[in-house]
Amino acid sequence: MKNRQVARILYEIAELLDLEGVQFKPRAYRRAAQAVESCSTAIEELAAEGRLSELSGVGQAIAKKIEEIVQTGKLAYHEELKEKLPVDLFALTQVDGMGSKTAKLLYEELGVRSLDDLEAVAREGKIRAIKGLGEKTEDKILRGLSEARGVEKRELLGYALPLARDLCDRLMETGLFARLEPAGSLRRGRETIGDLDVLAVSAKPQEGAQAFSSLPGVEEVLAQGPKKSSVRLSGGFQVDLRIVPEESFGAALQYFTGSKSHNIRLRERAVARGYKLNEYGLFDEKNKPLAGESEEGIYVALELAYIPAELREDEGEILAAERGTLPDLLSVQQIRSDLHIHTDWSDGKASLEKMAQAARARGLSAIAITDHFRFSQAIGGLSGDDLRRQIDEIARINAELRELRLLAGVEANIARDGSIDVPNRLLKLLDFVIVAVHSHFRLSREEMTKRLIKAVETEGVHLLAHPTGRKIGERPAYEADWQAVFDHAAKAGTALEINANPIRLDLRAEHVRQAIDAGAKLAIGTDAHAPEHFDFAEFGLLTARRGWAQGKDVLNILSADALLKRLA
DNA sequence: GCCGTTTTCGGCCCGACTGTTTTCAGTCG
Repeated sequence: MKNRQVARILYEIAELLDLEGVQFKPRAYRRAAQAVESCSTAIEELAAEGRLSELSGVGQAIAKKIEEIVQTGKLAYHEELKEKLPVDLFALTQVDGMGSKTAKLLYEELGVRSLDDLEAVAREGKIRAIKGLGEKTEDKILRGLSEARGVEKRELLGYALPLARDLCDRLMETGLFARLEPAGSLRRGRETIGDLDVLAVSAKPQEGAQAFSSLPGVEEVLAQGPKKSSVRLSGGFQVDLRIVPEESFGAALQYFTGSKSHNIRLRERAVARGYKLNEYGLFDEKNKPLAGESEEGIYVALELAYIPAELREDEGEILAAERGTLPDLLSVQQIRSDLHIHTDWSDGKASLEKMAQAARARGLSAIAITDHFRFSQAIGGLSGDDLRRQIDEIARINAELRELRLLAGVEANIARDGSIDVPNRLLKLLDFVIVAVHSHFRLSREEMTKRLIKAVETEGVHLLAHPTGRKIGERPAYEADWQAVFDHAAKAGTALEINANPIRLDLRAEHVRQAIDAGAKLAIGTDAHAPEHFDFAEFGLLTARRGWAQGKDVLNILSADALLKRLA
């Protein structure tokens, strides 16, 4: 039973209760569903350990229901509710424009129970005949069907961020906008983005909206108004443009950056003070504006320290802001090194010199050259002799360079038993030793935990790269007791990587926070295989920040000299 | 049904756009 399946049942209960006109419970079930869905631990594990109510939004009653789902695969309460409306409500409400009310109406009038039923009645033109619905609704449903059938529609941060910047550049060139800023989950640095929210100030909102709808790549205009427009790009990615008054920009940026649960907390806080908070500002009882031009002003007026966007997930940041205990997050200016680089000595695309040039152009003061060792001979892993020659070559280049220092390193393979494939006498010659898992991904939890602990405790090892092995949308993290791995890494002084490749982002934010709490150090590495991959560093930084990382937690803030001293 | 340095009881976020209507319900974020 996967987290998403459990969440699905909880979401459906929320919809069913909504239909019955039940107050407040739907919100409780939705919150619980979100918590289950976004929890990085397997729900069965939490259930087995009796830790379900640790999830915010899950109390006694829902915890019990989740246990029932995990144990029996279903939930009596859910089945009971469904008797009155025996339809696949979750799937039906995935169709754009279809909510639970429409689903109920279509079931009662036409007996629609599934997406297939829905498609059939829409094609036969039966929907437009129902009172309250019409031709446009029918068309919209037909268009929304294929999208709803598609699985996850989220895009990688590494795709969405450049796209957002390009889009804003194009809009700026029209001269119709005074300000443009991406908000939403993109601004919070989430690893995947559902849709893109762009915030704008424009003296000519109508024309601005028109320009937005006419951007190249726009396939369908979903809505177009002076305040809100919505388009779908070819490829299915949805972009929303919100045009707001200048004096409300801060409030709007706050509002549309989210997250939803962070905003709900904030608005509750406003209400508790007799205020009202919306995307136009913070207002008192008499509707007098208290803040709105800047985000900072809103937080200050609510007696909170400013909360950086990456922390706005309702994971304790509001309490920390109230107490003045927010972390001093790692900043881009603090990053001085990239600690995971490949060259054409193994499977990289560029030479040592090319990679060094690219690093220098980005202002880095140190990079670790970490080509694969011989385990990966299929992809050009180095032999012992290769590695010795590369060490000499690096020394030669270092002698010529001034601003940049190359660390001689390697990416060793962790065998099934936790041993590594680089002999000890070679390790001693190196500045920086990375170890990583490249095979045998599916060991038992116990075996994998033992394997990783043995690797991080190996003498001469500095970093465990892409520790959990997950690839977004491709494969989940290995089964392992991460707390134990992080604890042992901390004790052994072996750092844990935040691999910045957008498909990895491994450690992920939740694990970053857990690793820091365990006392482990972190290192951001782009795993660059070509010069342009140095740009991935931004995604690693965002992930570190989402994991509440401060400068002191990461090796990358050290100068080359300080880093070498520390590693030795 | 959840939650708490206002509360273990009594609260629980807010506005824009669309479509089908003649003033608003449904949906979305």
